[in-house]
Amino acid sequence: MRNVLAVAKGLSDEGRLRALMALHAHHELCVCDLTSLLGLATATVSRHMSVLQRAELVDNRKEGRWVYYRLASPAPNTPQAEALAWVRKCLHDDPVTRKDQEKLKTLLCSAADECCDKKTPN
Amino acid sequence: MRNVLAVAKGLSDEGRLRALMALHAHHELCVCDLTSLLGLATATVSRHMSVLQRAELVDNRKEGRWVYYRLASPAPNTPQAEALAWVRKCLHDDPVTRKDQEKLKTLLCSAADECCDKKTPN
DNA sequence: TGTATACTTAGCCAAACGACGAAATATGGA
DNA sequence: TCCATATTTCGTCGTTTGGCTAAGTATACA
Repeated sequence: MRNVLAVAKGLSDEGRLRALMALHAHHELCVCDLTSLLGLATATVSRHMSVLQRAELVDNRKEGRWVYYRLASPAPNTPQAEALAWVRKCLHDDPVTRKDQEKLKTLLCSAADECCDKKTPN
Repeated sequence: MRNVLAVAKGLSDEGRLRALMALHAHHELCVCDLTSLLGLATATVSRHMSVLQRAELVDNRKEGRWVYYRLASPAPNTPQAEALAWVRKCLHDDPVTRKDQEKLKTLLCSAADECCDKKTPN
């Protein structure tokens, strides 16, 4: 119950839903990518991601100065696995998701990145 | 997005999750049944149920003085349908759910009902 | 018509939440 | 070593949420 509740609470914020959908599309994103995407302060995004992590909906990996978040890979039939599938299915075609993916594309491809400067144009 | 968010928020309270599981087992329950089950004030339960109703996770039906709540019957592949399935699957075997169902059984069968007096012993 | 019962709405309070800026931590590079 | 950058943690503030009691609404029945 506690587990399920943590997952549900993890999903009950628009910013966090958008972050999950962004991670669904891009596999790995650092905090500053998500910050640019969501238009929130870095600290705010960091805390959102820690909520998702405590709910075991995302994992992270540290590389140099950056922390890359990705969707968790929960075992099948866990609340987490089903919840991520639910989010993906429900929001796959959402206008907000589409718009975010447009934005992310230009964001990640821009050589003069307004975020962190580690990306190369591709 | 707004829709999905409302559903997620609807699921992010323990009392509401327990109410949904109770409705899963008993099809229809009136507010005073849920009040006895959850141990909350009537007004509190009423508000919880209105949250679930706005999220389209439950429906209600008025009969005499009583308002019977039941799980909604959302169209397949809607956020609501998938969410209800998620809750059921995740909490079907939960200790809290088991305990609630025990409690509900004695509650609904007791002739000297501490709640409303409409039930007959069965 | 009046009273009792079931429920909802309104008003209040405390706790939780989401936002921010500032300070702390960690890493990479001059 | 010192500085710049990425992230997290901390402290604060305003809003939302969840709880209650009390008041309002609706229905059944004497």
